[in-house]
Amino acid sequence: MKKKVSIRDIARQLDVSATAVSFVLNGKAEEQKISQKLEQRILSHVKKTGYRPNQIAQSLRTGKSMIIGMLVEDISDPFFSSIARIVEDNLYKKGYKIFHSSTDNNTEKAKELLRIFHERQVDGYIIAPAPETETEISELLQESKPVIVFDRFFPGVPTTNVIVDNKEGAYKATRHLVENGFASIALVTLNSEQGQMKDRLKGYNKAIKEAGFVKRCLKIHYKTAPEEITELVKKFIMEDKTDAILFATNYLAVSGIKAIQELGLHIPHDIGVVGFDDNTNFALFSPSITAVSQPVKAISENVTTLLLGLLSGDGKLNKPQTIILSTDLIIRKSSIKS
Amino acid sequence: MKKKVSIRDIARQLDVSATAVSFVLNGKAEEQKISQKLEQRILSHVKKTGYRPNQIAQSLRTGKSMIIGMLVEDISDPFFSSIARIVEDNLYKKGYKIFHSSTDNNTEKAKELLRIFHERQVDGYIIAPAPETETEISELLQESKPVIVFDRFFPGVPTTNVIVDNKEGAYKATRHLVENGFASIALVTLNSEQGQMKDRLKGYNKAIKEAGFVKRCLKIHYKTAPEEITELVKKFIMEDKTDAILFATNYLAVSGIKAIQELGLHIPHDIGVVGFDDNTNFALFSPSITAVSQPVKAISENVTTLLLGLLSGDGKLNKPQTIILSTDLIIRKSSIKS
DNA sequence: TTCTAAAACTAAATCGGTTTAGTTATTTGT
DNA sequence: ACAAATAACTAAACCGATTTAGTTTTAGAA
Repeated sequence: MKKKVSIRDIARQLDVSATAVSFVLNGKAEEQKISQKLEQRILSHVKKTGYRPNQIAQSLRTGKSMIIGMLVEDISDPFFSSIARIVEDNLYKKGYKIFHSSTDNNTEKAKELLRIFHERQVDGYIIAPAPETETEISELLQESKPVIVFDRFFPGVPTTNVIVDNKEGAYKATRHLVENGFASIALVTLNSEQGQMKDRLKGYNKAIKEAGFVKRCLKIHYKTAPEEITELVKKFIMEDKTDAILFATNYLAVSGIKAIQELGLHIPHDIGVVGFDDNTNFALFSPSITAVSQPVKAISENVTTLLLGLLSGDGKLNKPQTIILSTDLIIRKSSIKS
Repeated sequence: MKKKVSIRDIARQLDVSATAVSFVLNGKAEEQKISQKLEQRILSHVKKTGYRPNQIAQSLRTGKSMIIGMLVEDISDPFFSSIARIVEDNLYKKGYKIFHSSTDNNTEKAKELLRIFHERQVDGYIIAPAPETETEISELLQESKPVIVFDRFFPGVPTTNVIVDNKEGAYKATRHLVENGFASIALVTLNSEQGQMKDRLKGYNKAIKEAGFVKRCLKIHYKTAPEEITELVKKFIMEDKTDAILFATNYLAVSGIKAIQELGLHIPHDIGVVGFDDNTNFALFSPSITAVSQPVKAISENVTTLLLGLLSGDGKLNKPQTIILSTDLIIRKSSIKS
């Protein structure tokens, strides 16, 4: 069992007040007229003993926790985990720690997690919001908590947002399929009211309309299991003629490609494929998969910078803004008819 | 700006003591002889106002934080993120929250993170240890903190461990290649002293020796960037004849397969491939990739159960143990000469 | 020499809970 | 009827920091 040493223990050992120790450790020695002699004495003793203040007590007193709460849909999704990773590294350098949790896009779970974050007194929030959590997010704003929303956002809520141009991304992808000679181009997406999904649908619709083709969509419920998605896509492909598919998310693409393979169809000869949101492994697929790549790095950098801004500023000056980043269409073999 | 209500505010509103409110909220009403009448009065008022105790204050007083610190190598690696995900969900049900961070297998970073966890007074630890962190982990044990170590462990440190049978996994994989007619079978691994890597090497060596073949290893430094890994593997393949490769980790396999593709070699005709640690996408690669699959679910369940045991027990009764789970060889096309 | 201002340091309040050690009112036992 | 036991409740200490409001010492000015 180890004895925990408190600031008072340190003070006692040096025969000074805890106040002096606190001032010195918080860099307020000069400001508080602590003599250099004493400052050095305290500093060297603290270094020697390896004393570190109890952060819980610190948080209680100051109201700051130096913890940022991050809420994503699923931390095991590569898109979210890589953003989480970069943001974590960046904020870590500034002394912040990240607390992240997955919502599964479940409204109730998301609300619960936001409450927990609140109770833990996190200093700021990074949120990829679950559906119908406008109220909770608005409340955070009213308490003037630093909040950054990313990947998707609620147009009615004046948050600072970082998103990609989903409409343009889907448009570019669909146009690319059109230009490569595909004619019955379908979209496989989620039946979701979330902004990013609606925009991807819009981009697809726009390109299809311009080409004079017919829209064809499969909307899948977001709770559907991977194997079931594969079955649904199989059925969808066989139902009507389809010579190309744009998948609106990473995991839809993975399950969908499995469906295509199981049907014995050949990509891109029988059916062209483009995924939204690139996957490290798409380059290694059979054949390699064309994808709309989201600028993960840029998203992360923006999220970090904006959050740090809100954390340092007095919170009132920063007016809400929406950063829209462009996507890159990474053309690989799956969308090029040989 | 929102007023934060404290337990004393609640007490005042009801004209009772904070003590009574605290007892009731902590389910100690009966034990502390609080009348049912008062208990109900407090309960209903708390429900009405939505009061929730400040967890920071709670932690300070009780020394418990209800937070578990989880240290993995890289949260964006699918193996770790899926374990993190399952463990998170399980512990969440018991009221615990997980705090996870990536060490990058960097000794210094890992030490620093352990210190931060300590300062934050986490109640327990789940660790995939970085090299040379024995001392720090031993210290946790001395303070009788609940610690579960997984994926790899230090034989000299009496922790509770959950690992897979790496030697057997690598052995099975190598034998499988032998049985399928490959003769110059190489291992691409990390030049790491970590147990799990040494065991994979042992399993490979055993199978090669039994077959009477010659060992051939490429050991890559763990900090090497993906593109560089690809280059190293290319060079390695061209250097000497190689008709099959066992990759010792997921990401080595991904970079290595890219190398094979860039050399224009055909899997499995020119070169057979097996990966250690399956990847959701291996089934979709060109061709599908045979892999040693780690029982992610079982690992997670064991980690959770053991940790909860340590957390509830008095900590002294639970003697250290090592759970060894078997791997599954998932045979796909990359290792079968047509 | 005496008074004032600045320098150097500290006691005590505070954050918001939990817990110990009581206090007061009501029963119970004899 | 009176002491002892129990029920019902609470004041105050405590966790470990920060910060406010002082206090004491020293230096400089008049």
